[in-house]
Amino acid sequence: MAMEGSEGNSDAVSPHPWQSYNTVYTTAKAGMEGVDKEKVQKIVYEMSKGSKYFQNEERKEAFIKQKIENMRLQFAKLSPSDLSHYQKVAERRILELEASRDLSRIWLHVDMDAFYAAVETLSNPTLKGKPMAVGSMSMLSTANYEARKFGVRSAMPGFIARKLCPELILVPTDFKKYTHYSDLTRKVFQRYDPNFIAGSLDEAYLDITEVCRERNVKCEEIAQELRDGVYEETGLTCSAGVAPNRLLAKVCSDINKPNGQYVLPNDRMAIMTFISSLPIRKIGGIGKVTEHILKDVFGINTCEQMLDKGSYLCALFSQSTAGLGKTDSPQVSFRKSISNERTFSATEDEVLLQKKLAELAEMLSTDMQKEGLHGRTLTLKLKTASFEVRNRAVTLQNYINSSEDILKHASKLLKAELPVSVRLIGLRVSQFNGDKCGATPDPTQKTITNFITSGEANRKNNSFSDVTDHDFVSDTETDPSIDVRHTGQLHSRDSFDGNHSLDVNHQSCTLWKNDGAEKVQTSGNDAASSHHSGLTELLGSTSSQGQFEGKNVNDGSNLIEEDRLNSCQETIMSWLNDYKCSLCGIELPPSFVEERLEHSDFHFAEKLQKEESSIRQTSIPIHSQDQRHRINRQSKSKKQKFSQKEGRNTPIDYFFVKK
DNA sequence: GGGTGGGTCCAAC
DNA sequence: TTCCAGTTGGACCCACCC
Repeated sequence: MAMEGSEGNSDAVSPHPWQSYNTVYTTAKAGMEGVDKEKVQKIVYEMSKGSKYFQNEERKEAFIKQKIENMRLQFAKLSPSDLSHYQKVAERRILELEASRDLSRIWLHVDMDAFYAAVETLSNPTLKGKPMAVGSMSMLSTANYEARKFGVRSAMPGFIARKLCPELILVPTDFKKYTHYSDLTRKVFQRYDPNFIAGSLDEAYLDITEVCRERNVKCEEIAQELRDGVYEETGLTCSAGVAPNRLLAKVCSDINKPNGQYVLPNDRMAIMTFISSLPIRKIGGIGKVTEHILKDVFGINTCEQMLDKGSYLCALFSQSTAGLGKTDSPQVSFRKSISNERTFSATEDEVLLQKKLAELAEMLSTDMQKEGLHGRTLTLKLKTASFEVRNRAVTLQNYINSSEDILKHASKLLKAELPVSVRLIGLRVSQFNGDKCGATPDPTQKTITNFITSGEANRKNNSFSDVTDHDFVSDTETDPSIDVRHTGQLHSRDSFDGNHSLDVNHQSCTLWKNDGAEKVQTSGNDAASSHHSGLTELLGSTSSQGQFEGKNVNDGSNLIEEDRLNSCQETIMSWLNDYKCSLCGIELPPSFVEERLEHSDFHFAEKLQKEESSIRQTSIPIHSQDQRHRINRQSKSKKQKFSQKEGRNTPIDYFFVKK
C-alpha cells in the first residue's frame, strides 16, 4: 500500500510503485537477512495490484495517512509551554521508573525455530532441506528457513509465496501434532520454572532467577542446558533470550535465531546501550501502523529516540495506545469476548448466508458452553466482497449462549445489512456475566465477578488464564487463532486444575438454565440494586466485607425464599471463584462445593457468609466488571491530562521493570 | 457538560 | 490452477442522562 497519488494511477506517478507497497510480509524476519527485498516487494505488488484486496489496502492506507496528518497538525499546535510541561511529565516519569527499576530477576524467553515447519519436517524427513511452508494457498502460518531465503514468510498468502518460490512445498496445518510437541517442550520448561508463562504453542517465558541461584549457575548455561533439553526431548531446535524482563528477553531471543541465544546482562548501562539502537518495530506491541506514525510524525526510529522524545508521546498519545504501556507486571486477564469467523467465496444469496450464520452460531455456542460463558453483547462481522469490514452489534437484556438465541439475534443484524455480497461472516459475544464463571443473573448487579490480582499469586494464575495479553502472544509465525485454544489446554494442566474450573463453569451454566435469565428482570434488575452505590464501594475496597453483607442489607429481614436461594447460590459461586483463585487459603474440594451449589445448601451458604468477613480481608479484592469498566472510563477521560495520580504507563515505561 | 453505555472500527499477533 | 485468516482487546465516537 502507501501508494503515491490517488487510487488507480499509481503507476503513472511513481516509476517503482512497489517500493511503497509495504505489507507485513515484506518486512525483515529471522532468516530473511539476505533476501532481495526489492524483488520480493515487486512480486508481491504485481500479484496484488488491481485486486479488490489491494484496493481496500489503498483505502486503508489513505485513512492512515489522514490520521498521521491530523496528528501532525495537533503536534504543530502545541505551544512551547505545552511542550515544556510534557517534557517535565516525561522526565518525572523516567525518574520514577528509574527509581523503581528492578534488575533482580532473570527472565528467559524461549522461542521454537519455525515451529510448525520444523514439526512437519520431523514427521516427514523428506522435507528436510527443501523450501516448505505450513498453511494453504490463502495463508501461511510459517515457513522454514530454506523458504525464507526466497522471501516467503508467515502471514503471506500461499499463492504469492509460490510465485516467489515455485518449488515451495505447502503442508496443511495439523494442530494435534504441534500441540503434542508443544507439550513435550513444556515438560522441559517446567524443570526450570514450574510457573512458566506460555506465550503460545511455540514460545514461553521463564523466570530462571531461582534456578540460577540455587544451582549457582550462570544464566547462559541454563539457557544452553534448556535448549539442549528441548532438542533431546523433541528433536527440535529453539532460540533463547535472557534479560531482566520479559519484553527484553523476547527481543533477545530473536537476535541469534535460529538455534541460538543471547544474554543481556542485568546491568543498567548494558540495557541502555542495548536499547539505544533498537528499532522500535522490535518492541512487542509496535506494529506496522504505530511504527509508521512514530516515524512520520515524530521521526522516531529507535528506542533511544523514543526516550528522547517522550514529551511528544506524552502530549499526543493516549498512554494506552497500541498497548504501549504494557510493562512487566503480570496480571490475570480474563477473556472479554469470544468469537468465530469464517471466510468463503463471496455470495449475496440470503439463504446461503443464513446457513453460514447458523453454522457459526452453533460453533460459537459450543465454544461458549465449553467455557461456561454467557454474554449479552452480540456482534456480527461482515467482510464484503470488496474487503470492507462491517461490524453490527446489539446489547441484550439477558445473557445468552445457546445457538438458537445467538442465531435469532444475529439473523436480525444480518437482515438489516442485506442485500450485500459477503466473503466473511463472524460472530462475537462479549459483556460476559461476571467473567469466566458467570454467577450473577443480573447485568447490573455488582457481585460475583473478576479478580484483579498482583504479585506471585498472579504469576501462577497467569499461566493458566487466557493468554490474550498481546504482550505474550507469539509472532505471526504461529496462528494465534489456534494458540488461544491450545494455551487453554495447557492451562488445564496447571496447578489450579483447569478441569475443576471447567466443572465450575458448567455448574454455572446449570444455574443459568434453571432460572437465571428470567430473574434478571424480576428480582435483580431493579433500582435498588442497580443504583446501590454502596455495594459497588464495598466491592472495590480491599478492606471490604464482601458483597454478601451488601446483599443482606438489600434483602432486609424479610428475605423471601427466592431471594434466599439467589443469595445462597451467589455465595457459593463466590466461593467457587475464590477457590479457583486459590486466594482464601481454604481448600474446599470442588466436588464438595459444587454439590452444595447444586442442592442450594442454605446451611452451607450461611456458614460461608459468616466466615466471609474474616477470610475476605486476607483475600484479593474483587472488582465487578461494571466497576472495572468504570475505572477504565475514568482513566480514559483523563487521558492526556497528566495530573492524574495513578500515572498510567507511557511508551517510555517500556524498558523498566516495575517492582 | 461530565459520566456512562452502546456501537464501530482498528491494531496486534 | 489456486488469488489475502482468525481471534481478541480496546480506542474512539456518539447519544443519552442527570
